[in-house]
Amino acid sequence: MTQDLDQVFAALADPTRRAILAMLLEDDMAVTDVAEPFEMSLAAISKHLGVLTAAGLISQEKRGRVKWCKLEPDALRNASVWMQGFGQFEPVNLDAFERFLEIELPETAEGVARSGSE
Amino acid sequence: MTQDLDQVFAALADPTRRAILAMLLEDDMAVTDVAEPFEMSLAAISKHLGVLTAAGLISQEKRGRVKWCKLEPDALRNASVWMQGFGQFEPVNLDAFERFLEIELPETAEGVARSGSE
DNA sequence: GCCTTATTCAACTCAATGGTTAAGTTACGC
DNA sequence: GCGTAACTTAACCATTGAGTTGAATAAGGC
Repeated sequence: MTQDLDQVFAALADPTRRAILAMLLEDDMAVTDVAEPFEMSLAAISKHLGVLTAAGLISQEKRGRVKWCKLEPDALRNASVWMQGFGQFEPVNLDAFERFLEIELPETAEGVARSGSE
Repeated sequence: MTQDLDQVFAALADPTRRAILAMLLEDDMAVTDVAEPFEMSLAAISKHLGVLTAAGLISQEKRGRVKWCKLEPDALRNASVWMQGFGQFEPVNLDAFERFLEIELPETAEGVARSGSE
Protein backbone atom coordinates (compact mmCIF):
# COMPACT_ATOMS: atom_id res chain seq x y z
CA MET A 1 0.00 0.00 0.00
CA THR A 2 2.71 2.46 0.84
CA GLN A 3 4.50 0.78 -2.01
CA ASP A 4 1.66 1.86 -4.26
CA LEU A 5 2.38 5.44 -3.32
CA ASP A 6 6.08 4.90 -3.89
CA GLN A 7 5.45 3.70 -7.39
CA VAL A 8 2.87 6.29 -8.30
CA PHE A 9 4.91 9.23 -7.07
CA ALA A 10 8.10 7.87 -8.58
CA ALA A 11 6.31 7.42 -11.90
CA LEU A 12 5.08 11.01 -11.76
CA ALA A 13 8.52 12.36 -10.97
CA ASP A 14 9.61 12.12 -14.59
CA PRO A 15 8.59 14.83 -17.08
CA THR A 16 8.50 12.43 -20.00
CA ARG A 17 6.07 10.22 -18.17
CA ARG A 18 3.91 13.14 -17.11
CA ALA A 19 3.85 14.28 -20.72
CA ILE A 20 2.76 10.81 -21.78
CA LEU A 21 -0.07 10.84 -19.27
CA ALA A 22 -1.20 14.22 -20.55
CA MET A 23 -1.20 12.87 -24.10
CA LEU A 24 -3.30 9.90 -23.07
CA LEU A 25 -5.76 12.26 -21.47
CA GLU A 26 -6.81 13.15 -24.99
CA ASP A 27 -7.11 9.65 -26.31
CA ASP A 28 -5.85 6.09 -26.16
CA MET A 29 -2.71 5.63 -28.21
CA ALA A 30 -0.48 2.98 -29.67
CA VAL A 31 3.08 2.76 -28.33
CA THR A 32 4.61 4.01 -31.57
CA ASP A 33 2.35 7.03 -31.57
CA VAL A 34 3.14 7.81 -27.97
CA ALA A 35 6.82 7.74 -28.83
CA GLU A 36 6.55 9.86 -31.93
CA PRO A 37 6.86 13.38 -30.44
CA PHE A 38 9.77 12.46 -28.21
CA GLU A 39 13.41 12.70 -29.05
CA MET A 40 14.33 9.35 -27.64
CA SER A 41 14.30 5.75 -28.73
CA LEU A 42 11.17 3.67 -28.88
CA ALA A 43 12.76 1.30 -26.39
CA ALA A 44 13.08 4.13 -23.89
CA ILE A 45 9.41 5.01 -24.29
CA SER A 46 8.51 1.37 -23.97
CA LYS A 47 10.28 1.35 -20.62
CA HIS A 48 8.48 4.49 -19.50
CA LEU A 49 5.19 2.88 -20.42
CA GLY A 50 6.30 -0.11 -18.38
CA VAL A 51 6.76 1.94 -15.25
CA LEU A 52 3.47 3.76 -15.81
CA THR A 53 1.77 0.39 -16.15
CA ALA A 54 3.46 -1.00 -13.05
CA ALA A 55 2.22 2.04 -11.14
CA GLY A 56 -1.26 1.38 -12.47
CA LEU A 57 -1.42 4.78 -14.10
CA ILE A 58 -2.09 3.30 -17.51
CA SER A 59 -3.13 -0.06 -18.85
CA GLN A 60 -1.93 -1.65 -22.04
CA GLU A 61 -3.98 -3.94 -24.21
CA LYS A 62 -2.57 -5.70 -27.21
CA ARG A 63 -4.90 -5.84 -30.17
CA GLY A 64 -3.29 -7.45 -33.14
CA ARG A 65 0.26 -6.23 -33.32
CA VAL A 66 -0.41 -2.88 -31.77
CA LYS A 67 -0.52 -2.32 -28.06
CA TRP A 68 -2.94 0.34 -26.96
CA CYS A 69 -2.23 2.53 -23.99
CA LYS A 70 -5.08 3.80 -21.90
CA LEU A 71 -5.02 6.24 -19.04
CA GLU A 72 -6.14 4.85 -15.68
CA PRO A 73 -6.68 7.99 -13.64
CA ASP A 74 -8.09 6.07 -10.71
CA ALA A 75 -4.55 5.13 -9.76
CA LEU A 76 -4.12 8.74 -8.75
CA ARG A 77 -6.85 8.55 -6.18
CA ASN A 78 -4.80 7.27 -3.24
CA ALA A 79 -2.00 9.68 -3.98
CA SER A 80 -4.47 12.50 -4.26
CA VAL A 81 -6.08 11.61 -0.95
CA TRP A 82 -2.67 11.46 0.67
CA MET A 83 -1.78 14.90 -0.60
CA GLN A 84 -5.11 16.40 0.28
CA GLY A 85 -4.44 15.41 3.85
CA PHE A 86 -1.88 18.20 3.93
CA GLY A 87 -4.24 20.93 3.00
CA GLN A 88 -7.22 22.00 1.06
CA PHE A 89 -6.09 22.88 -2.43
CA GLU A 90 -8.93 24.64 -4.12
CA PRO A 91 -10.90 22.22 -6.29
CA VAL A 92 -9.45 22.00 -9.77
CA ASN A 93 -8.29 25.22 -11.18
CA LEU A 94 -8.53 24.24 -14.81
CA ASP A 95 -6.60 27.28 -15.98
CA ALA A 96 -3.62 26.27 -13.91
CA PHE A 97 -3.84 22.80 -15.30
CA GLU A 98 -3.95 24.10 -18.83
CA ARG A 99 -0.74 25.96 -18.12
CA PHE A 100 0.91 22.70 -17.19
CA LEU A 101 -0.33 21.05 -20.32
CA GLU A 102 1.04 23.85 -22.44
CA ILE A 103 4.40 23.13 -20.92
CA GLU A 104 4.27 19.41 -20.97
CA LEU A 105 2.21 18.41 -23.97
CA PRO A 106 3.69 16.86 -27.11
CA GLU A 107 4.05 20.18 -28.94
CA THR A 108 6.98 20.73 -26.64
CA ALA A 109 7.81 17.14 -25.93
CA GLU A 110 10.94 17.77 -27.92
CA GLY A 111 11.93 20.38 -25.40
CA VAL A 112 11.04 18.10 -22.53
CA ALA A 113 13.12 15.34 -24.04
CA ARG A 114 16.06 17.57 -24.86
CA SER A 115 16.50 19.79 -21.86
CA GLY A 116 14.24 18.20 -19.29
CA SER A 117 13.28 21.54 -17.81
CA GLU A 118 14.46 25.09 -17.30
CA MET B 1 8.38 24.75 -13.27
CA THR B 2 8.16 21.21 -14.54
CA GLN B 3 11.31 20.79 -12.53
CA ASP B 4 9.34 21.78 -9.45
CA LEU B 5 7.01 18.90 -10.12
CA ASP B 6 9.97 16.58 -10.68
CA GLN B 7 11.36 17.46 -7.29
CA VAL B 8 8.09 17.37 -5.41
CA PHE B 9 7.00 14.02 -6.81
CA ALA B 10 10.47 12.53 -6.39
CA ALA B 11 10.53 13.71 -2.79
CA LEU B 12 7.15 12.11 -2.17
CA ALA B 13 8.22 8.82 -3.69
CA ASP B 14 10.10 7.78 -0.57
CA PRO B 15 8.20 6.32 2.41
CA THR B 16 10.65 7.71 4.94
CA ARG B 17 10.12 11.20 3.59
CA ARG B 18 6.35 10.81 3.53
CA ALA B 19 6.50 9.64 7.13
CA ILE B 20 8.52 12.71 8.03
CA LEU B 21 5.96 14.97 6.40
CA ALA B 22 3.19 13.25 8.32
CA MET B 23 5.10 13.77 11.56
CA LEU B 24 5.53 17.45 10.80
CA LEU B 25 1.83 17.72 10.21
CA GLU B 26 1.45 17.44 13.97
CA ASP B 27 4.09 19.95 14.92
CA ASP B 28 7.39 21.56 14.02
CA MET B 29 10.32 19.41 15.06
CA ALA B 30 14.07 19.50 15.55
CA VAL B 31 16.17 17.31 13.28
CA THR B 32 17.17 14.96 16.08
CA ASP B 33 13.56 14.46 17.07
CA VAL B 34 12.56 13.78 13.50
CA ALA B 35 15.26 11.14 13.31
CA GLU B 36 14.44 9.46 16.60
CA PRO B 37 11.74 6.98 15.50
CA PHE B 38 13.69 5.83 12.44
CA GLU B 39 16.14 3.01 12.30
CA MET B 40 18.71 4.87 10.30
CA SER B 41 21.54 7.27 10.92
CA LEU B 42 21.02 10.92 11.67
CA ALA B 43 23.04 11.72 8.57
CA ALA B 44 20.56 9.81 6.43
CA ILE B 45 17.65 11.73 7.93
CA SER B 46 19.55 14.96 7.44
CA LYS B 47 19.79 14.12 3.75
CA HIS B 48 16.10 13.32 3.54
CA LEU B 49 15.33 16.67 5.12
CA GLY B 50 17.62 18.20 2.53
CA VAL B 51 15.60 16.81 -0.35
CA LEU B 52 12.34 17.81 1.30
CA THR B 53 13.71 21.33 1.69
CA ALA B 54 14.95 21.45 -1.89
CA ALA B 55 11.48 20.45 -3.02
CA GLY B 56 10.02 23.21 -0.90
CA LEU B 57 7.95 20.76 1.11
CA ILE B 58 9.49 21.84 4.38
CA SER B 59 11.55 24.78 5.58
CA GLN B 60 14.32 24.69 8.12
CA GLU B 61 15.18 27.47 10.50
CA LYS B 62 18.15 27.34 12.80
CA ARG B 63 17.54 28.74 16.25
CA GLY B 64 20.54 28.37 18.46
CA ARG B 65 22.04 25.01 17.78
CA VAL B 66 18.80 23.32 16.89
CA LYS B 67 17.34 23.42 13.41
CA TRP B 68 13.59 23.42 13.34
CA CYS B 69 11.71 21.74 10.53
CA LYS B 70 8.37 23.12 9.46
CA LEU B 71 5.90 21.71 6.99
CA GLU B 72 5.25 23.87 3.92
CA PRO B 73 2.12 22.30 2.47
CA ASP B 74 1.78 25.00 -0.16
CA ALA B 75 4.47 23.26 -2.13
CA LEU B 76 1.93 20.55 -2.81
CA ARG B 77 -0.43 22.92 -4.51
CA ASN B 78 1.01 22.71 -8.03
CA ALA B 79 1.32 18.97 -7.81
CA SER B 80 -2.21 18.71 -6.55
CA VAL B 81 -3.52 20.87 -9.36
CA TRP B 82 -1.63 18.76 -11.86
CA MET B 83 -3.15 15.58 -10.51
CA GLN B 84 -6.63 17.00 -10.27
CA GLY B 85 -6.44 17.60 -13.98
CA PHE B 86 -6.78 13.87 -14.41
CA GLY B 87 -10.00 13.52 -12.55
CA GLN B 88 -12.16 14.68 -9.75
CA PHE B 89 -11.09 12.85 -6.64
CA GLU B 90 -13.73 13.48 -4.05
CA PRO B 91 -12.67 16.27 -1.71
CA VAL B 92 -10.62 15.02 1.21
CA ASN B 93 -11.74 11.77 2.59
CA LEU B 94 -10.24 12.17 6.02
CA ASP B 95 -10.78 8.54 6.90
CA ALA B 96 -8.69 7.42 4.00
CA PHE B 97 -5.99 9.80 4.99
CA GLU B 98 -6.02 8.53 8.54
CA ARG B 99 -5.45 5.05 7.17
CA PHE B 100 -2.30 6.24 5.49
CA LEU B 101 -1.12 7.88 8.65
CA GLU B 102 -1.64 4.70 10.60
CA ILE B 103 0.69 3.03 8.19
CA GLU B 104 3.23 5.75 7.83
CA LEU B 105 3.39 7.54 11.16
CA PRO B 106 6.30 7.22 13.60
CA GLU B 107 4.67 4.42 15.58
CA THR B 108 5.55 2.24 12.64
CA ALA B 109 8.48 4.24 11.37
CA GLU B 110 10.59 1.33 12.49
CA GLY B 111 8.66 -0.86 10.10
CA VAL B 112 8.98 1.70 7.35
CA ALA B 113 12.68 1.95 7.91
CA ARG B 114 13.23 -1.76 8.16
CA SER B 115 11.11 -3.28 5.44
CA GLY B 116 10.04 -0.27 3.44
CA SER B 117 6.66 -1.80 2.66
CA GLU B 118 4.87 -5.06 2.18
C1' DG C 1 6.06 -17.71 -47.33
C1' DC C 2 8.31 -13.26 -46.90
C1' DC C 3 9.01 -8.47 -45.99
C1' DT C 4 7.70 -5.08 -42.83
C1' DT C 5 5.69 -2.97 -38.87
C1' DA C 6 5.09 -2.91 -33.90
C1' DT C 7 7.02 -3.79 -29.83
C1' DT C 8 10.01 -5.87 -26.39
C1' DC C 9 14.37 -7.88 -24.55
C1' DA C 10 19.27 -7.96 -23.47
C1' DA C 11 23.40 -5.99 -22.51
C1' DC C 12 25.61 -2.06 -21.61
C1' DT C 13 26.82 2.92 -19.81
C1' DC C 14 26.43 6.77 -16.80
C1' DA C 15 24.40 9.42 -13.23
C1' DA C 16 21.69 9.75 -9.25
C1' DT C 17 19.85 7.79 -4.72
C1' DG C 18 19.83 5.98 -0.27
C1' DG C 19 22.45 4.36 2.92
C1' DT C 20 26.89 3.93 5.77
C1' DT C 21 30.83 5.76 8.98
C1' DA C 22 33.98 9.21 10.41
C1' DA C 23 35.32 13.71 10.82
C1' DG C 24 33.97 18.56 10.92
C1' DT C 25 31.42 22.79 12.79
C1' DT C 26 28.72 25.54 15.86
C1' DA C 27 26.42 26.76 19.93
C1' DC C 28 25.13 25.62 24.92
C1' DG C 29 25.87 24.83 29.70
C1' DC C 30 28.46 25.02 33.48
C1' DG D 1 37.06 27.58 27.93
C1' DC D 2 35.91 22.59 27.78
C1' DG D 3 33.03 18.96 26.96
C1' DT D 4 29.10 17.74 24.71
C1' DA D 5 24.88 18.08 21.99
C1' DA D 6 22.99 19.16 17.39
C1' DC D 7 23.80 18.94 12.92
C1' DT D 8 26.30 18.79 8.35
C1' DT D 9 29.98 17.28 5.24
C1' DA D 10 32.91 14.07 2.98
C1' DA D 11 34.08 9.88 1.16
C1' DC D 12 32.53 5.82 0.10
C1' DC D 13 29.42 1.67 -1.51
C1' DA D 14 25.48 -0.74 -3.56
C1' DT D 15 21.34 -0.30 -6.05
C1' DT D 16 18.35 1.74 -9.22
C1' DG D 17 17.05 4.56 -13.19
C1' DA D 18 17.16 6.63 -17.66
C1' DG D 19 19.07 6.22 -21.77
C1' DT D 20 21.53 3.73 -25.70
C1' DT D 21 22.05 0.07 -29.58
C1' DG D 22 21.16 -4.24 -31.58
C1' DA D 23 18.87 -8.45 -31.84
C1' DA D 24 14.47 -11.05 -31.06
C1' DT D 25 9.50 -11.89 -31.45
C1' DA D 26 4.82 -11.47 -33.29
C1' DA D 27 1.35 -10.20 -36.34
C1' DG D 28 -0.10 -8.13 -40.84
C1' DG D 29 -0.28 -7.56 -45.75
C1' DC D 30 0.26 -9.20 -50.06
